Amino acid sequence: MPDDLDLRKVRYFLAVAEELSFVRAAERLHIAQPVLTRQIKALERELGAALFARSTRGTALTPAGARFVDEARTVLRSATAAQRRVRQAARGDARLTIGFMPGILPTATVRALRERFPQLTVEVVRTSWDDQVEMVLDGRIDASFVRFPIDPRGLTVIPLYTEPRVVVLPAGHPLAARPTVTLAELAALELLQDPQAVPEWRGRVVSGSAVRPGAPPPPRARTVEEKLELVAGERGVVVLPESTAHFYHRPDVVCRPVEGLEPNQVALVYEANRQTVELRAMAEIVRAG
Amino acid sequence: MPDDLDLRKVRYFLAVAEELSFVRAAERLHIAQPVLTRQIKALERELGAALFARSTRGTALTPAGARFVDEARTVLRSATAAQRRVRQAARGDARLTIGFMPGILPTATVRALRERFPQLTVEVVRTSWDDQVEMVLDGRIDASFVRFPIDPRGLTVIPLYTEPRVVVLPAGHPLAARPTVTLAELAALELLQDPQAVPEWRGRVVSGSAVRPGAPPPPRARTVEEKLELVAGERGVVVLPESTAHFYHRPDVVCRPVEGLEPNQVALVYEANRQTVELRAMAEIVRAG
DNA sequence: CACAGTTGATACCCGTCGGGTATGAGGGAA
DNA sequence: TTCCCTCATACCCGACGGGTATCAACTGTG
Repeated sequence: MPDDLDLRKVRYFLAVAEELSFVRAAERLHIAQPVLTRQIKALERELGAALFARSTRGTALTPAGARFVDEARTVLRSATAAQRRVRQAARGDARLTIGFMPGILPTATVRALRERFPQLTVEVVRTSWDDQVEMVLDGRIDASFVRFPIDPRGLTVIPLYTEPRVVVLPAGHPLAARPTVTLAELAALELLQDPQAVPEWRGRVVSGSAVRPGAPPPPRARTVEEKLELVAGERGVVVLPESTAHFYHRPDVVCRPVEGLEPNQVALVYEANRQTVELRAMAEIVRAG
Repeated sequence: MPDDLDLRKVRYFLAVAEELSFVRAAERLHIAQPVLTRQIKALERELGAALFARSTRGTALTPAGARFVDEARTVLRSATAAQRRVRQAARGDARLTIGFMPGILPTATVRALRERFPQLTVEVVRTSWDDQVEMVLDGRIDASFVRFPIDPRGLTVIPLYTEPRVVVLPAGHPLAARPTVTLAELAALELLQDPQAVPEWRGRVVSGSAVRPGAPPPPRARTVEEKLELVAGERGVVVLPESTAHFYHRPDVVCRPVEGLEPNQVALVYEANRQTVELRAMAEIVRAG
């Protein structure tokens, strides 16, 4: 049964699904638009399903196409992870790459692993909230110390500990004079990070932005350094776990505890499918320690 | 970066890895052997890794190749699951297929699902111990009521309940006269099923078969009907969960409780990645019910 | 209302590559 | 040695992914 899915076509499909335009998707893929049209038609024929509803004014996903988006992402991730891992295995060196979010210190775990497997090369990679899970899924890292909330798709999650979160304010801000602040007092301020990372904020943000309908969206910062820079520039505030906020210190911002903010959960995640001795040992070490 | 993994080559790789022979793999794939040689070489070049150690007397896996076997299986499963699901979604009918092992009655769950989603087509598929997890992984079924022990690779597992297990004996067997038996008393009998399904047996079986080194391996039965047929033919015994054993009744076999046998765990598993409303609702129903 | 500028679809050409057959090189077993 | 069995190489052909040129249809605007 030679009905293997063609990953090239799947990748093309995802580009069209994301751009909702054959023309834009084609230039993003650096191929000509007619090629893309033909490849997508072939994919639809192979799958026996219409994926896009075309019109002369643009393209939309069919229900089947919408369904295929998630599947396609999963398949491509799985494939790239397989490539990465076998390349790594081929280099012959036993290697374990561990991701960690700022403020989390995997030092003890790394040391224990190196003692137990002297020939194992242990690497550490700093992640960000956006990619802390993604990097495990596509094989760039083997395990990751993450901060909630996460989407644990297909991953094993070992909760470790929680820690309080604080708000980072510009040093000159009126609230900075207070020893502690409440969520309500922060309602009028811009949140300079993904709202999903601070679910408690969400209600505030929506009602707050309704006050100023024409206001431009607040800038988004990916790394902690960027967030602090924006805060120092008085563009708004961010919420960070205590250890993260205290790890970086600059004189023009201050941290204050916030009443009513849930503590942040730290966990170890790794792919449930994978069962190397090193990974199992690491789970053991972390669970015990 | 046009370095998409070619699933055809991956499938070829798996065939060679399983046959450990280019010639046999080629005929299993219904292609000529030189084609296979070329495709595998291409795959190795793309991955930058030698997967096989060839000799004029056969083929062996390199360490990298051995590593790639698992990855390859995962990728192919992911791909076929994606195809199956999008085809199903394209048929337009909302459909949920539920697997169940013999003796487990998903009736209540199915009824609750049908009430909550009147337009949803709920199908049920009887599984066997070999494929109860595999069928979820490759998308043939959406969720499965399984019996432990299982290998929960990447799946969400919701434990439901446990039930005692019994031994099934030929009606004429001396032990059949006893109201209950012990594991030690069964040691001399052949176990007509996968030993992994009865871990407590394992030590017994090894020492037992050491007594008769030249004996042919016992036959393996896949379905309960086959198992009972073999027991009735006095080929050996099987261990079954109580509800399974009582579901089928034939006069020439009897069930007896066994001391020292762990009860069997029943659970619901489904793919952690998938998040359709129907699947979420089902997990909800099962957890509550 | 007509014309410009989108959109995706079609037609055709070319080079790569997956399929085949024929054959070769190496090494174990009789 | 001779035979046979392994995998590798050489060559051919049709399918297919890439390209360009062009078209048909619809939007929006002067």
